[in-house]
Amino acid sequence: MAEHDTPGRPGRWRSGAESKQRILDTARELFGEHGYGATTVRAIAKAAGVDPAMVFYFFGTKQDLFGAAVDMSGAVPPAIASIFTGGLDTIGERIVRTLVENLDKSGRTPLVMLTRSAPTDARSETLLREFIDREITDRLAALLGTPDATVRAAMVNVQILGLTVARYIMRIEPIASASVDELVERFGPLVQYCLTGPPAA
Amino acid sequence: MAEHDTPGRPGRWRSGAESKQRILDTARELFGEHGYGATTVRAIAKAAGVDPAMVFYFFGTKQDLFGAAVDMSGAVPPAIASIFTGGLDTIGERIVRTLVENLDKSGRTPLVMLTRSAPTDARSETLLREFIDREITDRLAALLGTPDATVRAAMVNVQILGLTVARYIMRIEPIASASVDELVERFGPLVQYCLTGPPAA
DNA sequence: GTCTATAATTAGATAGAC
DNA sequence: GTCTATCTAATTATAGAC
Repeated sequence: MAEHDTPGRPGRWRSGAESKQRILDTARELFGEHGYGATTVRAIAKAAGVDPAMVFYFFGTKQDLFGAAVDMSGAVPPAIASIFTGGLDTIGERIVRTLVENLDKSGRTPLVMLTRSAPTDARSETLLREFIDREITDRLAALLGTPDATVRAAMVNVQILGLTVARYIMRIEPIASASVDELVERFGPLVQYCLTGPPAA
Repeated sequence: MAEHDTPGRPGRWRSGAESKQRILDTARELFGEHGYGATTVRAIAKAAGVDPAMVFYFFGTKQDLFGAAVDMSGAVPPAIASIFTGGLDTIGERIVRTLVENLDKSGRTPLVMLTRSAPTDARSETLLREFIDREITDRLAALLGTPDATVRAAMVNVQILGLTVARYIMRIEPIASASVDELVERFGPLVQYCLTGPPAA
C-alpha cells in the first residue's frame, strides 16, 4: 500500500504535507476495508504512524476525513469516460470491464468505500446515491434516450451494486476469484440486456 | 408479524416470555434498520420498553441476540420452497416475485438484516454467505445440473444482492418505489437469462 | 423477573507543551 | 508540526438488591 516516501527533493520539504498525505492514504485503505463506522481515527493514525491528534489537526473531524478520502474528483471521471467512447451495442462489456478493472486495482476506490459504509451510515448512503446518479445513471439515461431509459439505467445500477458487493465485499465464489475476462463474458451481455434488451415494454 | 399486545389488564402476571419476545421483535427491527454495529443494546432495550440489563439476562451477549434475531429457521424455507415448485422456464419470475414480496412485508427479514450488517461485521458476512449458499445457490445449482451451474447460480446471487441493496438499503429510484409486478417484469427475464440463457459458453 | 449501580473499555475530540 | 495528557460521552457487560 501507500509507498509514498518523500521525494528526495533537495532541501527536503518540511514534513507537514507528507504526513497529511499518509493519513489520507491510510484512511482510504481502512475506510475501504471496514467502512466508516467500523474504522476508528485511532486505527488510522496508528497505521499511518502518526498521533491521533494530528488527524484532527489536519482534517478537523472524522466525518471530514471521510469526505476527503471519498473525494477523488478528477481521478474517477477519466476511467468512466472510456465507457462512453464506443458503440452502444458493446457498452455492456465496457461497463463491466471498466468497473472490475478499476476496482481490482485497489479497494480504496470511492465506490467500494461508499458501498461498504452506506448500509450503516446515512451520510455515506447519500453520497453513494449521488455518486452513482451523477457518474453513471444520468449519463446512461441520456445516452439511451428511450422512454424507459431511467428504469434501464437503474437496472444497470443493480448490476453494479450486486457485482461490487459479491466480488469485493462479500467475496462470493466463484464471482470473487473469477478473472476479469470471465466476468466480462458473463455480465457483459447481462448489462447489455438491461440497456438494449427486448421490448421497451 | 408479532404485534406485541401489552394487555391493559392491571395485575396481569408479568410474563418473562413476553418481555423476551418483545426484545426479540425490537432487535429484529433495529438490526434490520441500522445493521449490527450501529445498533446498540441500549437502543433495543429502550425501544422495547425494558431495561438494558434484561437484554443480557435473556440473551447473554449482543452477538447471541443478533444470532437469535437472524435465526428464522422454519419461517423462511416455506417461502423459498415455492420457488422450486414449477417449471424451470419461469423460475426467474418466481425468484424475483418471492424475494420482493417477502422483503416488502418487513425489513426485519434475515436477508436484509444480514445484508446491512455484512459489510462491517465479519460474522454477519459469514452468516450471509452461508445463508445464501444453503438456501439458494446450492438448490439452484442442483436444479440446473449443467456444467456451468455454479456460475449461473452465482449470477443469480448477484441479482438478489443488487436488488436487495438497491431497493431496501440504498433505496435507489425508481427501483425502490416500483411495484412488485414491475420488478418481476423487469428482473424476471434477467434472472431467467442468468439461469437458462444463451450458450453454456 | 426486573431494575439500579457500576465496572471496564473505547470512542471522538481538545488544550497546550515543545 | 507533532505529541502527551486529558476530557467527555457512549458502549458492552456484570453483580447484586428487591
